[in-house]
Amino acid sequence: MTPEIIAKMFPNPLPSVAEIEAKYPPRALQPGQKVTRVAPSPTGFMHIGGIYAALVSERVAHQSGGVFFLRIEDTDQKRKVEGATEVICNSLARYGIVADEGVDKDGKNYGPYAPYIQSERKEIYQAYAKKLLEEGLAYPCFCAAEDLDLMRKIQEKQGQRPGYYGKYAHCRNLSDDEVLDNLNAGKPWVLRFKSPGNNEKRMVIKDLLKGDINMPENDLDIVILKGDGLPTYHFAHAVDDHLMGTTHVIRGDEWVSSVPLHIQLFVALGWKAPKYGHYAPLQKLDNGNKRKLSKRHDPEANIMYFWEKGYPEEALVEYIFNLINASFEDWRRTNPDKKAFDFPLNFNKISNTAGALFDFQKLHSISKEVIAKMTANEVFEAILTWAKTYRPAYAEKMQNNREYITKILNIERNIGKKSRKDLVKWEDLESDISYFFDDTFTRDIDSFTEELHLSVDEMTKIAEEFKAVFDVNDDKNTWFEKIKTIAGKHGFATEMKAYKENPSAYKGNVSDIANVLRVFITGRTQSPDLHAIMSVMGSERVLNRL
RNA sequence: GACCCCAUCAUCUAGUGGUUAGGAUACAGCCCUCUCAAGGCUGGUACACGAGUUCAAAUCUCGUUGGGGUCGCCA
Repeated sequence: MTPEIIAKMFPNPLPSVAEIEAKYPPRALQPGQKVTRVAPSPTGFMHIGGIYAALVSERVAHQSGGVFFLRIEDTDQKRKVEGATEVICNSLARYGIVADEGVDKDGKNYGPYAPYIQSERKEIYQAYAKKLLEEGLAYPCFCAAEDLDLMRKIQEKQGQRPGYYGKYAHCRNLSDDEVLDNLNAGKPWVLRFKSPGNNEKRMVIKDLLKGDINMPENDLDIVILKGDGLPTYHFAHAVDDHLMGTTHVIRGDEWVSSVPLHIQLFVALGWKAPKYGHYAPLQKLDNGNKRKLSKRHDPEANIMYFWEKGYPEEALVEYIFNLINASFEDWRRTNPDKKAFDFPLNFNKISNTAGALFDFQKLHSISKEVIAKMTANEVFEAILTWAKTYRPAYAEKMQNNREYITKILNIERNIGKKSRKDLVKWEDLESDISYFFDDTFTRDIDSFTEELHLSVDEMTKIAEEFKAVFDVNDDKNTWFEKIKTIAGKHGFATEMKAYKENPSAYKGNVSDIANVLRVFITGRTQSPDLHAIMSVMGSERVLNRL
């Protein structure tokens, strides 16, 4: 390209490559220290895979004493959404992922390699694009989108590999005069990379997670600068990860096929490529087939789903660690009191299968364990924080009944390994404990006659008898003796053993009597420890219900 | 269609030439028990298929089948 053409393409002054390199010198790293990043697009949507990637990258960097940073990849202006950076920052913060450098939720850059927002780095990309152009490693392309569509259709029809390469790379062979004419005519252009690759030749790429992969070289002249002057992902990746000193790029599987291109780009720019590790995306079972968790079809692909439902952050982190390294479970068992982030994540042991199915049952199991380990106060605070955002009315109710709800949460809690584990996520609490409140307590004694094999009259009688002897201060034994007495009086076995030995001798057993009381008190046949419930409810409420 | 990746219980997986193929979740049964949870114990036709290499294959090779991913001025 002649200087005239280059000046026409880049009329505005740009920093020189030397200036840029001086401004962003290589990092001073100790041997073994790794630099990683998480680089989401601000689409307003945080994919759970993004959290997965961030967690792996963060651990890899920080466990090595290195640097982990956040970069906002907003080169697609069409997809950009207002407030999306805040969503990203909040998501990371929520799961305890701390970026040493990057962008805060107000969009402010921090760190020596700023800016970390790609749209603010336009001049940097252009400077390097211009350099490639000068060196004959890139060229302007004037093909319209329709031309490209048509070309792809023809290629497909002829059974050719689709893409802009070889004889299909029309603008690669434009003469300087033709380029100048197009430019003078005001034709829009993009900048394409002049690929030195040969599709017939093969190369081996070393993937940290997948091992050696044998692939054909890239021969596609991909776009590096779009019509709006912003770079494509590929070009921005090379420029940014070079300048920002990234040593390890950990990203989703979908990028594997681009690695030959990315390496070409690094070579063309005279840089050393980072090490790559590609992990398989989270899958979902759909009609018997696995498929990638999809933003469009699967609400749980959005990390916000887990906030709305009120999954403890710790639970999700532990679940993801468990997916990254199955040995997490063993580690957790031997280190029950450590923080999940203390887990020595083994980068080399990330399973390299086709992608794990997201398993809610497993998440739930982990979540129960996490919640069971918390104190009633901690649970209360966590749910209150959640409710303030997602159930404001309930948050108010919680605040008005702080002591009462804390007592409820304490039922069968903190008895070591046998702690009650039925709360899975914050949203479950409201319905779980609704019967503790008179305004949400519902009961239909009639509906239990069949299940309990007793008439309403009989049940009422039992309730009244218990009411007559109930004392909220009774300890558990005294309390239960009273129930046994009533059981005996009505021809029910007072001891389970006796009943089991000769069931036909009794109308039922003491558990039936307890169940009658349970129904009167809670409106349900299933509940936590009845004695504890009565103690927490208090004398007045219990007597009322009886 | 081309290219790449993957293949162990229902699910996540351990396993790198010799294991009664291990763990977790889920499921089922028993125990405990005032119900439910929790806890304890027990259980189940898991190495996709077919060849080959080897004294020996889940493990190595080839093929088949199945699944996933990529082929954009999206990332």
